[in-house]
Amino acid sequence: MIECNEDVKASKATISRLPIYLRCLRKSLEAGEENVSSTRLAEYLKLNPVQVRKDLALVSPKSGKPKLGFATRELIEAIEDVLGCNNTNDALLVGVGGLGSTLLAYDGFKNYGLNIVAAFDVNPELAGSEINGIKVFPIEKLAAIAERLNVKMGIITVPASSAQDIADKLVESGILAIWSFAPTRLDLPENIAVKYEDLAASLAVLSSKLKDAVNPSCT
Amino acid sequence: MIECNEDVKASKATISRLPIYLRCLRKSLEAGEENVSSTRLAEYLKLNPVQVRKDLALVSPKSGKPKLGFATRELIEAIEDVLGCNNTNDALLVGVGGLGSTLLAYDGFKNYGLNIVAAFDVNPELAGSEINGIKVFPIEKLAAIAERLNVKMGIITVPASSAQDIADKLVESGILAIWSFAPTRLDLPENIAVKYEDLAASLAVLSSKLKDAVNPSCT
DNA sequence: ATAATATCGATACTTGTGTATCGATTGGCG
DNA sequence: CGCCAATCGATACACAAGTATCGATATTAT
Repeated sequence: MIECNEDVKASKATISRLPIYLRCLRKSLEAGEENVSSTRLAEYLKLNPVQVRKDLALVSPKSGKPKLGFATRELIEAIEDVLGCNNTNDALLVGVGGLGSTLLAYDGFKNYGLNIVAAFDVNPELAGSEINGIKVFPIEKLAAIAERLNVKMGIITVPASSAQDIADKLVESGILAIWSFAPTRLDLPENIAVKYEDLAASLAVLSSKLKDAVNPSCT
Repeated sequence: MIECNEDVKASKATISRLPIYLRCLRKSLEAGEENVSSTRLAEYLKLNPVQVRKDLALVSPKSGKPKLGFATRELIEAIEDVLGCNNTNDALLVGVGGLGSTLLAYDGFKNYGLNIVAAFDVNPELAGSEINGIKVFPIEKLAAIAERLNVKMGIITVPASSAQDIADKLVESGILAIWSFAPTRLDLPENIAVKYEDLAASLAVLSSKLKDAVNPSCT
């Protein structure tokens, strides 16, 4: 029987803050804080305390105690549970270029329940190599391996020009969620979950903030 | 006199879509489409046509023509103008590790008005090297170079443990906007613009979408 | 014991963002 | 020349997200 947390119905905005709370809570616990209040958490993270309280209320099975706050340990487990239960966890990565290699080498994803189990590239020279313990296979083996390992998530780190092609291959191989770092929109079936990592978009937002700061009315 | 587009007051959500439009428009223009309608753009990008129209209305000086849409070329320029005017454009990068190197090597930022002019690292062995034409300096030179080149944006690609330290140094050096890839929140003066690139947050969102797809009620 | 206080959760409100609908305009086509 | 179709912009509506306020409660200190 799969132990699954009761269906938590948190908004996208809330979910995207959970990893932030998680990081902060882990630090707090290390620092010996057995309890932590939403007020304190908000202070650390420069967020609105009410927002934090609402977020936590959605994921925490137990309610916080007045005057004390939440038990740090339990709260960490609760968040891990939400993030962890979500994740089927295993993922494939396609495109072992600069960015792909960097992601493969990054160990931090473990902390959030992601486990990259295999990598692929069109360049046959890369096949057989290994990065951070993750083997690189020729792209032709994608379908076979995806199906054998029953992986549901794919990470795309190929150039924009081949992203659609790779996405199609992933979908054919039974992948249900795609995390794309290619600067292009993908054409995918309805039932496939996608998240675009669009650095240009982030940059645009930052630039506009900078502009407002430097040049409030742009006149 | 600085030619500056009349203060466009677009929402954060709109601004983050501008680069997406820009990419699509450039492609359309290459394909020879001299005009493009919001309807068509929306189709390409799988967005709501009304949303696209509203976004474009905010950035386009001229209004679109019924039956034709917008002049592709003019629209591109208008968006570039909004994104470009924002950008003081030049940036420094601190932390020439895996991710830092990848960003330095990536040429795509030019398309959105970002120009990384120098890189820094604590590792003295890296000093003097060059990636994609960008020189790497020892961290001690940060303040001097930032001030000399009058750079206003800094990119942080160091580990979380040293991110705050680097951020402080950037602020001291006159940096006004920070784009941080370190998984940690920074403690900064009010007037500094920050954008966190939080892969864990993106991952969490994707995971939860996947969960909904696989296991609608999680029971 | 009792009062003070930090914290919680619930409710209500505000703001931001996305969507639907409508009449007006203009180019293409019969 | 006049109709049709596509598109626009404006207005109004709907939903999501963030914020403010308030009474209730448990711990702490007197």
